[in-house]
Amino acid sequence: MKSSKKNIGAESGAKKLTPQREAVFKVIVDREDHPTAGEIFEAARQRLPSISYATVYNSLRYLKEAGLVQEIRFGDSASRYDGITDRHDHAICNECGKLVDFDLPQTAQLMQAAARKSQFKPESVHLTLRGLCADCREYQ
Amino acid sequence: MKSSKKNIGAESGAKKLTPQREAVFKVIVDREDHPTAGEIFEAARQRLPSISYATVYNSLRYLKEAGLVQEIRFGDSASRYDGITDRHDHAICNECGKLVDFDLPQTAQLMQAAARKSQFKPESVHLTLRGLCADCREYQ
DNA sequence: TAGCGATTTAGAATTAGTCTAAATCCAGAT
DNA sequence: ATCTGGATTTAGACTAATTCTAAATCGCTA
Repeated sequence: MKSSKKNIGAESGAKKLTPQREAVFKVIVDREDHPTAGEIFEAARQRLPSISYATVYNSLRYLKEAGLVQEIRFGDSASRYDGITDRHDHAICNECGKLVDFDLPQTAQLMQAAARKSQFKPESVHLTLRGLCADCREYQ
Repeated sequence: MKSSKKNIGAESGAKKLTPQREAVFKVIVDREDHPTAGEIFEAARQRLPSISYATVYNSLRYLKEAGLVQEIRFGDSASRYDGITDRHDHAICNECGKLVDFDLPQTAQLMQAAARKSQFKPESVHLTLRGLCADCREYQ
């Protein structure tokens, strides 16, 4: 149950994914929006009609643990998944909920300071900007 | 539905809350942890035995919109509520899930830069640190 | 005090996600 | 080629969180 497969995202076995995990992964990477598990299920079904919901969740857990995707969760109901695994930040539109990636390198530099303030041993930092996306600000 | 009550957290009508909303608000403010809706329901019930779950959720929505509390949502299942309404940041323990408040003023200064990168009209920024809390790092 | 909008209530409904147990798959041993 | 055990997949039941609904109640203001 603890598993010993650490060689997933590494140089060697990048092709060891099962067809289901592969399909789930492809769905996430192929779209620049950040699909929910439900959306991933629908899309994966296109390629692999027999795939089940449970398998999507199993695959997502697996891919997350393998560091191939990232789970993002904000005020809305469902988690979203992001295929960009480099450190980056997110902007969420308060009007339409759109989620946009961006990278503000300064964020990473705040990690030590944040660790000091919080007394945590730091592992990652993430900045969230809330506001109005380009589309929504037009109509304000 | 859009409502025009902007005078809630302001100087004037800080006492306009209904008993239920008051109770929910007090629960959140009186504890320094970040209770879930379920925990708030249990605690509010102590003061107001007839309060219902739906009212807790209604009150939470109301208080959020009034700017009196903040909803926080991370990888776990349930949303948590925070009575500190000044801008601040959060650290979450990857081991035990503990949630700690801190303020890194530099974060606020990144808002314009983040807005530029994301093309958003900015409204708020928030930094999330993940790592190990003081308790958990002892056992690593 | 009658009427009206806002609020509260209980419980049903919905949604996201997890669990379970049986079926299937696959790699290595025979 | 066949057997076997572990990992994976599947359908569907289950759980937990949250929202919805419709009736009851509250608190004004006319």
